[in-house]
Amino acid sequence: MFGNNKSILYFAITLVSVENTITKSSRIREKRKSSKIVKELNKYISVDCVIFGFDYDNLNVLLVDRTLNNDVNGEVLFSDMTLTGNHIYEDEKIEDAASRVLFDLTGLEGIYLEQFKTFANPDRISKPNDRAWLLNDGRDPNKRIVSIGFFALLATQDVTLEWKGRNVKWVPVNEVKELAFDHNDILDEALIALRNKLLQEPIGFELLPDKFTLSQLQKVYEIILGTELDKRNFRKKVARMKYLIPLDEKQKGVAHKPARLYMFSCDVYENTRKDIFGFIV
Amino acid sequence: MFGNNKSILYFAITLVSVENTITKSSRIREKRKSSKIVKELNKYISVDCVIFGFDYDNLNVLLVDRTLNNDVNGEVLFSDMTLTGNHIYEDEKIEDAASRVLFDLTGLEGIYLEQFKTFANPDRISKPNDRAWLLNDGRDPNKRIVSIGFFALLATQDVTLEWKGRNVKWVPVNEVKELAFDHNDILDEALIALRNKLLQEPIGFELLPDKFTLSQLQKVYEIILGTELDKRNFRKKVARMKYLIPLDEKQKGVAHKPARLYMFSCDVYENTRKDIFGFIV
DNA sequence: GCAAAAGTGTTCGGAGTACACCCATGT
DNA sequence: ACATGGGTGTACTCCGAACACTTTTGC
Repeated sequence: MFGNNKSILYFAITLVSVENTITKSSRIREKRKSSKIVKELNKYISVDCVIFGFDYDNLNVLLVDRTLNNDVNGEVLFSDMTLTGNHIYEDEKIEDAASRVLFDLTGLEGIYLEQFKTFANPDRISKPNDRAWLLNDGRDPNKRIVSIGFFALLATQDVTLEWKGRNVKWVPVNEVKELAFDHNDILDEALIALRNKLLQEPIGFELLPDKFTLSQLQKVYEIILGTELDKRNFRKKVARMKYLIPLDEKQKGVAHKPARLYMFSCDVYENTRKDIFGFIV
Repeated sequence: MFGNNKSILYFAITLVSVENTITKSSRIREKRKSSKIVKELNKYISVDCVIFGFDYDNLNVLLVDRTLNNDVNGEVLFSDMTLTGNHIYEDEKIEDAASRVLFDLTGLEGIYLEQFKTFANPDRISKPNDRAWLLNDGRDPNKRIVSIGFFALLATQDVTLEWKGRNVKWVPVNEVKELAFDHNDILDEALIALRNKLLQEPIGFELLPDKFTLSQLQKVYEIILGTELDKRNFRKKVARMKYLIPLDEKQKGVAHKPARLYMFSCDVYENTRKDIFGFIV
């Protein structure tokens, strides 16, 4: 852009031997209950996590059933869905709170997580269902609740869900109906942030298993950006990204020519990224 | 990027006649005190505004003197600086609170303002000076304070400062010393957000008067991105941006060939931008 | 053998980059 | 007259865009 010397948007590449690279931090797959000591919860600050999961066909978001029953006769007053979120402990960092929500749901740590926007307008809890829900939960629906929005990226298949007995499920983002509170707004903003981030940094692989094929990666870009990409051009571009490392390993059990697997090298990426930043600043 | 059809990062241009364009909303220069009715302030939610001002030589940030005196003998306990910020009224939207801070300081409305990150970790008010300051102000330094960070862009020359008798001043961003609370972190993050935004959307002109020269605009990019740009290449690029409209007007009173003035057409920009978004989504 | 996705090369246009001189004004 | 910043064109390279056929596997 605008350039003298090297373009700022382009990535200078230095070669790093493949043996010295490290993939993204391996995830803890074993599940255990959150071992947090019970401390005071702040009822008016919450983190909301927009958890995106990709299943090779759709971009999904993780939603939680919210059903309010009549105390007396158990009649269902309403039933809808919310994003995943929770309140924070008084001495907890907000990033830790977001990681905790994610861990409680999925048993995974080291997931890509990014703060994208905060929602704190007074009218975000004005709908009758939301007010009833808060009252039932012992909260004051007239008090402002600050929600700090994070989005997380993971491969749907890496996860089996559980969350405190509540029903959670994956919903394709374009099939999401009306959600609780202002969660539709939060989801929309998360999608915008995700798109912008995807155009700026290579985070697409975060939605895939550690080893993935180029077609899978291409599909990530196509679905999030809502466009179709040319296979040959895409692969030429990937060839320039030295941090996407081809493995001597192929897909198995597919009814067609098996594709080569690739992995992302965080190490190579960080090294090459430093060069640009040193140049800009 | 990755392309089939048209590149997503490039701006499709449609021609719009200059007569139909509107510049950015004209700013109210007349000063008046904020006419807000006094309502309850929420002492634990604040907006912090990183107000950037450009003066053709430096990118500056607006800082406020913070001096704590001993109640008894008036001795100065410490003196440092903070970003501009304030608490929010219970029924106020956060964007409105940020606009209000900006208006109280500068008397300007319609300024470019963007939420960029929220700071809410419990250790952000751990420094002794900060704790003393909060105590003196009747607040509990052990309670978490959520600060929603905004940054604002304006031309230093468009503003004469006043803020409730407190001393405010412009400081070049690379001469900022240690600030109160975690305001150095907030400033750093604001700079990163500003850089990213500048690479993504044409907001450079927000740091300039309504009518500006191309050299001034170039300097905005050079200083914020920390790089040098070639004059001819920059001008070729600008020629492609149809929303930067050359005027039949020149600089006056300069001791060299007077430069042509340009303005930004928000109208043209929005129209051309729709084309791309319609294409992506 | 057939269905299904993997994999591969070339041409064209446009943008990024590097580079040097004359012009209009105020003092 | 001179100092100061304004304003302009060309050549090269690289990337983005468009486009079609062969290969390998499972069934």
